[in-house]
This record gives sequence, C-alpha cells and structure tokens, in this order.
Amino acid sequence: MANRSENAPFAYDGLDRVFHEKARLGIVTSLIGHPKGLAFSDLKQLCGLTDGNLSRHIQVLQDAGLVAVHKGYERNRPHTRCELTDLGRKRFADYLAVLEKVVKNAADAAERSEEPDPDKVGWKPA
Amino acid sequence: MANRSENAPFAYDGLDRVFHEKARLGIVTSLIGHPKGLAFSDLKQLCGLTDGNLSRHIQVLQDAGLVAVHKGYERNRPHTRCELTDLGRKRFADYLAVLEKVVKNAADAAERSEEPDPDKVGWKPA
DNA sequence: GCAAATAACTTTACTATACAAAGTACACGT
DNA sequence: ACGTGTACTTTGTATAGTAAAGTTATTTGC
Repeated sequence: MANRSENAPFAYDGLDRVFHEKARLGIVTSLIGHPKGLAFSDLKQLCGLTDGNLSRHIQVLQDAGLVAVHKGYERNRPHTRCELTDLGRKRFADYLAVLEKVVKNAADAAERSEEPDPDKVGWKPA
Repeated sequence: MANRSENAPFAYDGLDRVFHEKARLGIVTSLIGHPKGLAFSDLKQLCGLTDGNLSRHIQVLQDAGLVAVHKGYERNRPHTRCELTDLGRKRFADYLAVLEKVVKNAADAAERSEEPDPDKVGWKPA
C-alpha cells in the first residue's frame, strides 16, 4: 500500500514544500493564468514582493523545474519572462488537490463538531 | 484603504504563518473535529509526527494562543490534552477562507487560460 | 527486586530557507 | 559626466522545521 496516510489521515504528505509558501503560491497562481508568461516586474507588482525575494523564489521554482525563465532584452533593458512548465502545471494541480482536501476536511470536521454529541464523532481515541 | 492587496492581488497576506505549515495544518484540522480535545499520542498518530516534532509544533500553537494545553495524569502516566481555543477556531476560519480563495483563484485562472485568446485575459501587463 | 523496555513527552542541535539589505549593471535625461 | 531609475543578483542573518538525544516514570520479564 501507499504511505503512512493509511494510519495518519492528517499527515498531508502531498503538500509540496516548494508550492506551500505564501510568496511562491502567489507567483504560481499568477503564472497559471498567463500561459504566455509574465515579466519580472509584473510578478513583483502582482505578488507584492521585493526584488530580492522575487528573484530568490523564482530561482527555487526554476531549480525545481516548475517554471521556465527566459532572459532577454526589451527596449534595451534586461527583461525576464517566467512561465510555468508542463511539470509545474501538473505538480501544482496535484498540490491544489491536496489543498482542497484540507479545506474540505476542515469544513466537514467543523460541521460535525457543531452537534457536540460524543457518540457521533468519527474517530475514537485508543 | 486596506493593505497592498489593492495593487497586489496575489500577495495572500492573510496566510497566517502559524497555520500555513504542513504539520500544524494537520494538528489543527485534527483538533477542529474534536471539540473535547485530543491527547498527545492521538495527535501523533493522526498526523504521523514524531514526538519531538509534535511537541515543538504544539508549543508554537500554544504560544500563539491558538490551542490550549492541559497537562495531567491518567492511568499513572502523564497525559497531555490539546484543544483549539476560541481564538484559534476563529483565526483558522480566516485562514481557511484565504486558502479557499487561493484554490478558487487558481481554478479560475486555469480555466481562463484554456481559451488562449490574448484579448480575454483579465490582467494586462504594462 | 533488578534490569530492560516502553510510554510520554522535552530539550538540544542542526540545517534549511525566507526575507531584507546591499550590490551590480546598464540606460536615459539634463 | 553625473545623478536617477530600472532590472535584477548576491550576500547575510535570523527564524524555524526536523531529527536526535535526553528525561522521568512505569510496567514487564527473569
């Protein structure tokens, strides 16, 4: 069988560290809506990041093979364009699926505990 | 006006660092379904964490005032019970709302980019 | 009744990394 | 030629997640 999630339903193994980070989450959700890619300065604005931070996070995403970085010149100035790779798109879809599970888990649990009947809780401590 | 999210729609300022962490996310989603609280060993199993990790993360959550820790003895052994505080429940609801927004943002963006018509993208680079 | 094992944690140490601050390079206006 | 602005990169630091070792007490095997 699979991993420990058999016994540990709240382990959330699938939450990829590379995506699971405020800044990078912003970058990737920005990119997913722009298949042609986005410029460094665009991302900076959209995600409210400083130059240094953005640079570093893009590097992490690039090293992981999740975004492709195209460096060139435009209007005689350096111009960096980033776009999601196919792998990035796929992996992010997986990540999102886990996120949705988290949200659903929480919603279900919160709902169940509205009716505080001790016999009705799904899981029983040993 | 509010914060930078005016100009930075993908900043995700609301993603509280204390919750936004694999292990703690597991702990809290476990706890939210058990209003009476859970024992240390139960959490350990449910979240697939080592003793040391769990101890540390509980401490963080406790220091932030998000979970209450009751230490006592049961069957002549130390027995720690953790439960969400009201603050914790409220803050986590806020966090979840942002998470949902992330998921929705991504879903919308992915859908929009299915039709790769450059005139239809919502945001236009400067 | 003593040693070894187990339970239930806590503390310490290491490692990774997010973020900020400073640095580099080039172009443009004046 | 000189400062100003754009577009990044590099370096440094402080936080924090994780693993390993330590602590205390309580059963269990011999």
